[in-house]
Amino acid sequence: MTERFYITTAIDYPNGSPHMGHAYEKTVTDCYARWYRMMGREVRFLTGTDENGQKLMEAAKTAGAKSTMSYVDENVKIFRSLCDAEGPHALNLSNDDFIRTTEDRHKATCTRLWNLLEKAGDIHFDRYSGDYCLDCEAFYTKVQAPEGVCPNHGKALSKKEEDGYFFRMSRYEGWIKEFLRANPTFIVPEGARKELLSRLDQEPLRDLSISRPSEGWGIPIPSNPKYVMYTWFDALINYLAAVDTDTLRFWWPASVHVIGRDIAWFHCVIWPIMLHAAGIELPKQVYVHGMVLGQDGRKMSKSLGNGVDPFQMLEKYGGESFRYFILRAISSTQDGPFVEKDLVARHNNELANDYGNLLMRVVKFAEKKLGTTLARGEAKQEITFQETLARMQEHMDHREHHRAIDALWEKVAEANQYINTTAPWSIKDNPARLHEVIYNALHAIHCLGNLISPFLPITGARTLASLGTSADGPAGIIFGSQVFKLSTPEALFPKIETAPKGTPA
RNA sequence: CGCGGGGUGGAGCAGUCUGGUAGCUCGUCGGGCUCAUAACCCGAAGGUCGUAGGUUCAAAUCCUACCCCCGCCA
Repeated sequence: MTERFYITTAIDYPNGSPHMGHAYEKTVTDCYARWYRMMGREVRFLTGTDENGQKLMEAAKTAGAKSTMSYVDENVKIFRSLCDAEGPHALNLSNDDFIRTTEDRHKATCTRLWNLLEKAGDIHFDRYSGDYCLDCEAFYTKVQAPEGVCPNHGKALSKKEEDGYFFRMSRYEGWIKEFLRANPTFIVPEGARKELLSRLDQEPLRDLSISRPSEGWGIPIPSNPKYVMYTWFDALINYLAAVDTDTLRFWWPASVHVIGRDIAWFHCVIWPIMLHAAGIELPKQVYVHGMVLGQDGRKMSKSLGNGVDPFQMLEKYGGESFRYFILRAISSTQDGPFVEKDLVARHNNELANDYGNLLMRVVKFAEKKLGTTLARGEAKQEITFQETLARMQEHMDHREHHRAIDALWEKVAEANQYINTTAPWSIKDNPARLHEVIYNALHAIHCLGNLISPFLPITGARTLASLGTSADGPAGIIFGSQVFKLSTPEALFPKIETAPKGTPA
């Protein structure tokens, strides 16, 4: 039996159009899903939308929508288009499922989990009084807001008393600390883990408000429909809900939740406690990726005006170059800026010159000198990929996809070097050697096409298509089994003209 | 205030855990090749590794203090 791999993105809040962070996280998650699929694992990849927030009601009203549902439906279409669409200007995600938290399946699992927690004695009804921010609809502690001012809005907090349901998280403080210490790879990278542990040591875990008075939008509390579940509470449950049927249950527990730093606390502390309290298996890992920053190196924000629209980038440069930039130029565990001119530079230098041109120079030359069909014959192997594959695997296992691509690019360089060194155009009287060199070069490209596929699926497919071979993953690196049936490719990455200085783009 | 991350040739980064000739990409300069998307390959110039101390035979790497930048619970 192959080991299953269930990977998820965070679910997105559809109160607008997807932004760069959404595109980034989905692309990152996709490359892992595709990688492990290629390596022979059974993979399930889930993404979706978080639709129960009361703020969505307001957003719908502000937008003048007919109803909250119709407003959400419209926005979700845009989010889906980022995932479902295929083609040169799409992200080409390979998600197996897309969950919406307004779906019945999600509500059913939320209800089930609520009841389990209630039965365990971890949910109680209480009156709460504290400092409240009207804009956030949230209470703040003295630690979070020592000045009595909302850390998000900068406005004075007001005293507020409210009835509601509470999750008795405090009971599990000792357990979660022990769990996180005993499982050093539960949170990657190390920095994120340290930050959470230090926060756990700093302030005691308090019980959490997990309900809101119902205004007709949200998931009703089973025993008291005057209240609905607090959004963050139900949102986490989507990962379980998506496989919470008799035919899919075997997928749980999830292998990796891919998330951003901003929601690490929810995923690394609250979510494990919820599951543990309910007696459900925990996910294996939470991978906290970095944030995509504006090109000034600061967090993208409306007020700074340094935001970049992913759809616009996709339209302009295509999905493959976009994926390449995002996966290679931004370190997998650190924040990194999205710099458009760097994307163009990498497209031209690395994709067009290094990779695309490699394919072109070899295929055209081979067709000209040796015809379109080539079998191994007597050729001996001169470029090997075993070590590269092993290194890539290690990097991927450590959630360092950018290093995996680096390792692959060393082979792109080696292949170019190989051709310069062997100089097949100058081999005049030795047809066996000529054949050997070309066969080696083609095989190297075949390996590259395979190994690049998880990151650049269309490029991988087009590479193999022009070789007349098919994707065979790690098996493809075995030398000699391929028979190449060549066809001249279109340029994989036409150069992007950079505007001469002084000319507007 | 506190916590976390960062400060390395012109630009962007790796190396720091496990001290020991400072590495990569882009850019610049010179050479080679001509198969290829004017692409590819080789070589060179260019760095007091934020500052000041300390440990050590030896520090970008360990210790101390300080300065600057970024982020911090939807």
